Amino acid sequence: MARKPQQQRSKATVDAIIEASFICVARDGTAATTTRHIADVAGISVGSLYEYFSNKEMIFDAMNERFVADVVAMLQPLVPVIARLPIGEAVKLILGHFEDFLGRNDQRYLKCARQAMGVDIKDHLGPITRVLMDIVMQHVMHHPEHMRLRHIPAMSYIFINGGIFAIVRHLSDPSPPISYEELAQGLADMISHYVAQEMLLTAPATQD
Amino acid sequence: MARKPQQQRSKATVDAIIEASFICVARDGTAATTTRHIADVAGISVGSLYEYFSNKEMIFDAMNERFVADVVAMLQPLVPVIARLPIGEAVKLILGHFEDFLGRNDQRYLKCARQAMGVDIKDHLGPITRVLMDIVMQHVMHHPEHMRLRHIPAMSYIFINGGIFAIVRHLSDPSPPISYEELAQGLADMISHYVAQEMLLTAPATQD
Amino acid sequence: MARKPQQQRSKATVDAIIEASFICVARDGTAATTTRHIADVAGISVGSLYEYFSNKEMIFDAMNERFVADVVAMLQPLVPVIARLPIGEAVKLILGHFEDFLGRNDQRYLKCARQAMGVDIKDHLGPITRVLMDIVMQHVMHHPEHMRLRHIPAMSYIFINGGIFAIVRHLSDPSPPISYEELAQGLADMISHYVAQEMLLTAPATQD
Amino acid sequence: MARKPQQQRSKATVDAIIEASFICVARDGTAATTTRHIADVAGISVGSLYEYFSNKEMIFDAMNERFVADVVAMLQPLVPVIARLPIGEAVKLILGHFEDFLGRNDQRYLKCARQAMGVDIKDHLGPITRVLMDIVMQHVMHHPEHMRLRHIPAMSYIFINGGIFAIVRHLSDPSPPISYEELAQGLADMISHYVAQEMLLTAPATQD
DNA sequence: CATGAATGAGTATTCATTCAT
DNA sequence: AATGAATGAATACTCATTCAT
Repeated sequence: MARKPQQQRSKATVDAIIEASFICVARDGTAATTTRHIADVAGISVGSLYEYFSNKEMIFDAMNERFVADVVAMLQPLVPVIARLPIGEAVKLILGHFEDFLGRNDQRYLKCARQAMGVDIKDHLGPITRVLMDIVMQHVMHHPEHMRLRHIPAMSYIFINGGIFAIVRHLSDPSPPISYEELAQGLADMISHYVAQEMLLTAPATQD
Repeated sequence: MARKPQQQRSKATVDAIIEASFICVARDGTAATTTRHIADVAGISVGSLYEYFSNKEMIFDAMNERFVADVVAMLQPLVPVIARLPIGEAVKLILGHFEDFLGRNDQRYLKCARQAMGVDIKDHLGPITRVLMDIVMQHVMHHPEHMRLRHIPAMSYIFINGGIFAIVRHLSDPSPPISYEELAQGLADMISHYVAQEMLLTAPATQD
Repeated sequence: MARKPQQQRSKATVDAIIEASFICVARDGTAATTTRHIADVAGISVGSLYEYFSNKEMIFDAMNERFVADVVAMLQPLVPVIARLPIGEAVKLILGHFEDFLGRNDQRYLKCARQAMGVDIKDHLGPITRVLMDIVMQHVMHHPEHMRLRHIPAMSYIFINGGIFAIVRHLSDPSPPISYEELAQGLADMISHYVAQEMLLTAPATQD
Repeated sequence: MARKPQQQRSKATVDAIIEASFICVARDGTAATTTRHIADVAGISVGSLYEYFSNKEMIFDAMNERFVADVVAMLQPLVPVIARLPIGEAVKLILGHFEDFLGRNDQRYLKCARQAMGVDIKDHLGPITRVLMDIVMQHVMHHPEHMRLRHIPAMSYIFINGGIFAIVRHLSDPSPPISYEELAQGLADMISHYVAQEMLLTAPATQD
């Protein structure tokens, strides 16, 4: 079963299946997405589905892999830029890119992210979390004074997870109580105020 | 068909069904929970299930309602206490209660919360968000100097949503990168540093 | 799944399913018999099938059990009679009953026996073999002079297995080269000649 | 579509397919053997399979044909030898060769024989039965005194069919109640005793 | 009110067969 | 001739829902 594609045509079919999977999951959710739906949307037969994926689970896995890869591909090139920005600006830049990214293709990624959130909280978001952690590290390295900050791992954990969820929830909300702009500014303020305060508290007593 | 329970026995049966629903969802997840499972665990027949709930969806709705009511019932009595605490203490107090609450009955609430997260991000968490907003308001009212804080709605939104998700994710993670204690302290620091910094920035120019 | 019938109606349904299974297997063979066929013939829905049998295999098992029980029920009452007959007569009596039995219900049992033969040669025929072995033993006990016979286990094995197959093959053959009467007489002769010869060879040397 | 092989390469491919068919059927049984399996084992593509055989059934038919031909090829050269042996020796010689033959290639032939037994009792075993009948005839011709035997067709039918099945069942049984040696000796005794007794009963009254 | 037997549309998956390359 | 991708009907099995008792 599920053999590796050996021809160009095969590769295209695999892509069509993953694409269809995105569309179906975005439209109906994971639970209501059937192999027949995917096959129909992909414009192929059910049988062909199983030429390339040994079962439905594998299709979703491939989709999640693609999702994660796309997020990473979006973030990766930003790393050097972000690392050099003031922290508030860095946050807003990332958030701007996220808004754009999650809105693509009729919010396909946003809807899939929501599906992934409830189930395998860790597994699928893992690589993304790693890139974000990397961004944090790079940023600290470009701002040596921040090395003084305490609890960087905990604060990163909170900020990354909390931030992602706040964004996803906000973008999913048809009538959010605040604007995305306010959300972005709020997150930027939250982190930059925190840093500022930490710097203050941990400042060497050279004042007197 | 589904009628409102009007007798004691009915009420007890409805409770048994909701209880069974909690148990099944915590054990197998929403997708794998069948009406038969619920009926078996509740100790009644499938037929009786439909005497009280017109369909499966309604059972889950009732369960979520109960979940939300329980969270609110847990938080409500804390409001006056929290309102009077310094903000960092307030956060840690709430987090302590959440940890206990989500761990009850073999993490029943935690597991259900995860199920609810991906699907109906808004609908079910709504009332909880409202109580938390209320806590924020009460706190501000007991700390009038905080009225000076800008963007309270945005910051509350971020903190409440981000905080809830960070907690749920952390408690669901079998090997979290930080301890719950660190998470709680981090969230407390995050908010209190933010407030401190805001107070600083918005301080009236009494310096000269 | 597959719960035990608790009402009269249930018992009747279980019987209908086994009956339908016999009909389908006799008509199409095991491999071509589908759960839908069985359900249709039984006059019930597929769903009901699985109320009583956890899977297709279980239906076939029940059918085989019934088959074996029916053969045993046919043979059992004959045991005391057979045990007292001369061996040739005993064989012919059994063969007569087998012919009748296998021909019942449009050769239902014959066709099922053929299916069982290729697959689980041992498992399903086991109990039948045991009854036949018992008949042999009873016969010997009523004919003490036969205790002198050597190799009774081997000869029983050969005769029982060979005999059953010869019968099944013959009855399944639309144009057999010999008549059933000849087959029966042949088997009777085969065994009685063997016994006679053995008695001769093992006779105490009273000749001189 | 299916054409007769007309070239060497074709012949080799056909052989490879039949060989693969044997391997698959012996390993998984007829029901679980798929065209893909056969093609894989044969080292060709499914498409090529249909170049040589119009459908799966034809492959199995060819396999059975080959099986029968192999049995016949095994028996044929023995005929002149067997015809000259005393009947008991003849039987044991044949049984010895059968044991060896059915055990070849990890019991390939034995397993296929079992598959064939339940389904097409007549069709495939026919030619084999004919050779065995021929052996009987040749034997009688070399032992003219046996012409006196009555019911030769019936007895041959019984002995051949019963014997084959007894052998197949015995060799398929992981823990048979008697040894193959005992089985062979038993069959030899059965027939030679029968013959001896018949000779006795039909002896011309030369006593006086 | 309670029961649990019955339903049947729906689901994932398989596999013999075809056909464009 | 050979390939292997594509097909889609068919299969075993599930489960929310109904209804006769």
